[in-house]
Amino acid sequence: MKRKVTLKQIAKELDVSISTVSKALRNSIEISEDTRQKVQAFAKLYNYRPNNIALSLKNRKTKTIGIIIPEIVHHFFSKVITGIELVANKRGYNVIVGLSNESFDKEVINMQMLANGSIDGFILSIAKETLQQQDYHHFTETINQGMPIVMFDRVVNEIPCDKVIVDDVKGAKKAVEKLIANDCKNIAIITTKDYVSVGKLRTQGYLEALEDHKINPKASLILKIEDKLLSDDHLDNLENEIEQLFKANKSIDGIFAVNELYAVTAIKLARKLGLEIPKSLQVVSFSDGVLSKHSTPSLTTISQHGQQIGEKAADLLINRLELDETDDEEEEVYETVVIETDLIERESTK
Amino acid sequence: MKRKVTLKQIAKELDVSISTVSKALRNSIEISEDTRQKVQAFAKLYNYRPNNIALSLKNRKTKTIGIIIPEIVHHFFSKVITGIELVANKRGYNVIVGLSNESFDKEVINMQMLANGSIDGFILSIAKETLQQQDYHHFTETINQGMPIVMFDRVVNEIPCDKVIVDDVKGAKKAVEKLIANDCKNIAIITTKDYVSVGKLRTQGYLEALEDHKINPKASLILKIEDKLLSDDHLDNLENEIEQLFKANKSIDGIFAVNELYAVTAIKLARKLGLEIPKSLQVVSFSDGVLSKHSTPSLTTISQHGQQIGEKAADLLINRLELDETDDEEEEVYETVVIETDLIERESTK
DNA sequence: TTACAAAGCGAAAACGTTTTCGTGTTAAAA
DNA sequence: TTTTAACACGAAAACGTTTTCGCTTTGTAA
Repeated sequence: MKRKVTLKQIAKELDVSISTVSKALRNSIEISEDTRQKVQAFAKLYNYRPNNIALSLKNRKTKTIGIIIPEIVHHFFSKVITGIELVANKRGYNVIVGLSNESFDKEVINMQMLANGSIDGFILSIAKETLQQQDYHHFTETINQGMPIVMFDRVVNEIPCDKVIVDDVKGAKKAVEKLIANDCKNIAIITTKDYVSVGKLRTQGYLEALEDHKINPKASLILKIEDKLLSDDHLDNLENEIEQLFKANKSIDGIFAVNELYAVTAIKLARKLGLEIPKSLQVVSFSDGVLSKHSTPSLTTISQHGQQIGEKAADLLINRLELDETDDEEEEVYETVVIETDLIERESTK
Repeated sequence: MKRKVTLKQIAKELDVSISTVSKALRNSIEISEDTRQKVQAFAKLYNYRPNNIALSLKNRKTKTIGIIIPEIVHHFFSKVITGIELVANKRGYNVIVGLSNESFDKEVINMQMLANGSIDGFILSIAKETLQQQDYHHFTETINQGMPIVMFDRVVNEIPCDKVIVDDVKGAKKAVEKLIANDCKNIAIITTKDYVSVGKLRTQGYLEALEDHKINPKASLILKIEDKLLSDDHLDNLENEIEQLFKANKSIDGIFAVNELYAVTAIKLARKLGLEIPKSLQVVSFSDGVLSKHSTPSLTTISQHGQQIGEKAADLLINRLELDETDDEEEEVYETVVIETDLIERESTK
């Protein structure tokens, strides 16, 4: 077991100074062709690689991006990570992941663990608990210490940072308009409680679409689910609530669900109650995961392009990091990028 | 924008030495109660946190674990990460993620990026391309440099490291035995080509189960899919091959699929051909993802307990890291932990 | 009063780099 | 022969810690 070789060891071995070795390896013109070759050969032989930590300390930057997300077992978030990792690697950065598990405390702790020099900047999506408590001091503090943040999907406007979001309102409108165009007359929405920002926005899109087509929204067609972590209890509860919805509103012929799970659950119960998809009930869902594509019937969805969101977020962050390097203190101006959604038609609509 | 405060700044501000500040903060008895309080108050005021990178350099360990997995948009792998992150955080470690995207080159590059001091050890699952090429030099080199590796799920025996695997053979046997017990007479398997180790092992389990019950395996009932990354082309191809399988073997009444996707695709095509699930065709699948639970009919599966695998892998790695600290060179003896699978019965079997 | 121990603190090294600046040697120009 | 410039290299600082060791001051015992 040979430990990693350092400049110092090479220097001693070759009887030159550390500086000489360093310069030789970086092809400095200060070093004679002769010693340069000798050093490089030796370095290659012993498979020398500069120690990243030492470089980070010296350069005061780590070339590492911290990601904080609520959970990773989630198609959307893992797609985003894929996107982040893709451009991060391409631009010479690594990616370190922290999970908040939707908890405020874990979000704070994770950020503190990483903010002490381990990373150059954050890409994150806010935990539900944080959104509920509306306590954002850990974000502002991080930013005040000069560490840039890029938020995606679940964002809050008052934080000064770049943001990448999907146009939830517009996406929801697209979904509902599809149902309207397909002759649905009684369109229900299955959404989350309002404190989840995307749930609120999608509900808003639903209402706007109805309004645009002179349809009066009916409160009984709006089902807001308490969106706890997906325990089995929660699933039972979800099924009950949806079943009530159908039983209380026999005329429902269209459903807009704010996520896949709500959609497939609705379909399952609708079938149990004798409805045929898409003949007597059409369904459109937000979020474009594996369920949409592979369940039967496959779901017509509003695709969020998670990977693209990740790529954009990473580019924004790295751009800012590498811009900060050159000109120091200009007035910071932050960008909010909106990633357009697409309607992907599958079997759950006519 | 106040930069992060360092020991040096505190020292200057309070007109003491850096050493004094450091000791005061760590409650050394060398320091008088008086100055200790002064320093600690000042540090708290300015929200001092030791710089992680500097600590890493000094201690020659980073308290960070590197994970290399083929892809992250995958229920099993993200479950494993959840498990790793859980125990890593609990034990004071961070987690840095690299994706190989099933490519040998990306696997090597990612490992090199991280092995230069950024992390203390690896947890990884081998890329398909690497398995195919059987080139494992990057693993042995890493280990030779004194950096421990824990492999999970896709492992190779000849590498000296701890491993966490599921008993694929036994799991597959459980699945097939369930079908046999449910009176299936013609059980087909949909699996991957043999170079994917888990595919091979599950096929072996299928054969063993048949043999145990004196059933002669029929080559025509064994469908081996070329398991490229899931492009849409690949999906079409998958459907074709499965359709051929059904058409050529009308008597199939049981299917064992090595993953969810194969299972739901098979169900979809079986229905198209007029088969009823589970009445005339029963299906059991490996892997316990979101499709199994929420598609209709839900799938009877062999659950792999991804999170548990991650937790175990992290514990093994950290144990080894913290053991290396104390007694240096004893004979390394490596462990292979087998995580038992469970049969989870749902609607796709009687 | 002298000697000595304890208390309180600082200097410096170490982790592994990069880079600036200084210095000695050699060859070319005066 | 003397001056100068180019060349090749080394010393040292810096990044932010922790820790060992040594030094000064004070109080106490002889």
